[in-house]
Amino acid sequence: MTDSQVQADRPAPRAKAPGKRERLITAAAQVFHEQGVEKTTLGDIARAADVPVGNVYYYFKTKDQLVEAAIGAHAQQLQDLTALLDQLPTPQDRLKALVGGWVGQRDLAARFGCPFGTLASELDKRDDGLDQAAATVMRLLIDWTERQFRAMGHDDARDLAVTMISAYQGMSLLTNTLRDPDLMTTQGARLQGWIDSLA
Amino acid sequence: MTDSQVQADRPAPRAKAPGKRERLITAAAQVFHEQGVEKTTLGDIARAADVPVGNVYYYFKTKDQLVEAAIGAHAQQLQDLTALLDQLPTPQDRLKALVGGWVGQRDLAARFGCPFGTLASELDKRDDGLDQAAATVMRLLIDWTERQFRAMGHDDARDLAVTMISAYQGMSLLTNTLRDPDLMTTQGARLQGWIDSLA
DNA sequence: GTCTATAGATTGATAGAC
DNA sequence: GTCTATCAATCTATAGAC
Repeated sequence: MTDSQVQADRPAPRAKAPGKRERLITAAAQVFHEQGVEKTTLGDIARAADVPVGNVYYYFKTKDQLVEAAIGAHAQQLQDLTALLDQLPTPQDRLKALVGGWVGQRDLAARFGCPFGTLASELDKRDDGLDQAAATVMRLLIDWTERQFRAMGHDDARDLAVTMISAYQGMSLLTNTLRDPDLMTTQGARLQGWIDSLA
Repeated sequence: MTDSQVQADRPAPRAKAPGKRERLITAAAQVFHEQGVEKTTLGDIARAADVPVGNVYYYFKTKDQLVEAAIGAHAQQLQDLTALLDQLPTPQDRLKALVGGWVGQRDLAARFGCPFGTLASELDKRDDGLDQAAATVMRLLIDWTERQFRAMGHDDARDLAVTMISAYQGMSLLTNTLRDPDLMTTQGARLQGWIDSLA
């Protein structure tokens, strides 16, 4: 992040650009969450990333590629989170910590909903194939949750995982629609109690 | 629907129009569900309702008014449904029938998600005040559900109602994202079992 | 009341100077 | 590599003929 010529992995930037591409991706993910993909213009993203409008196309040839990059950012964030949670001793600790994290973001959820759920929901109404990329990330979350329930000795771990992620997506949507962060707190506590009852 | 000069209630149509306004509202609600509000043009709605584009503005001065009318249609549909369910003998019968209806629409949910949940989610990312209209309709559904749990003797009827509607919204979103109608069946059965356990 | 034509404003994307 | 200027397409909304 300090010197130049870092990150030789990503496709576009040949030599320089001090993280401009990363700035654009972060800005895109944030603005997509706040305004929705369809309502967001490239100008909005450029402004949020402090990059001139026309320069965006040097890094991303289309708007769809920016959406794809935002999905990738969500995937990375999810990987980081689960890696952190995996350090906790028991599966139920990990699951309850996950729920606790969601509750901690209740104010953001009340304003804009779940950052990934609202994105997945919107992408499903588009003709491009990006909805499948979103589905892959959602599956990653369900898979991790399933492993926890499996470790707790449940044969129906998959169904339990789907139930839990469904509960999260649903309470995020209601929290957002009703603009009530407390709803997230109450339902989160209920969810944690449910996890305890399965331990 | 056969003769003219029907329906003297709605604001716009002075004398004629054989349900053109109603056709536009129905078409709007459907296309909004399939494509999302932001991606839908007035041309799309006009085509679906078999009405010339420019004529739309005789009935609705802005696109927002069409969105508002679509919300109203959802509210009406909800009123009709709950009125029907209220004829069932016990509260748990009514709640389980509601869930059964959701499961029956699993193919539609897999394609486009919950007709009202996706709309509410999208409206929350707009600056107009239509998100509050959506919140009102969502509250109507929660209120009705709460009354059922209350009739079953539960003091925490409100929380239970929020849990149940959350579960529905969440499983609709996952069914849609993963394109898997069976998910709705499995989770619906789980939800019905949960209702039984509370009876 | 119904419809065509078009205005007026945005937006995604490109060309080309620096 | 960076940025300005602009094209071409699209969309909401209006004016006005019928």
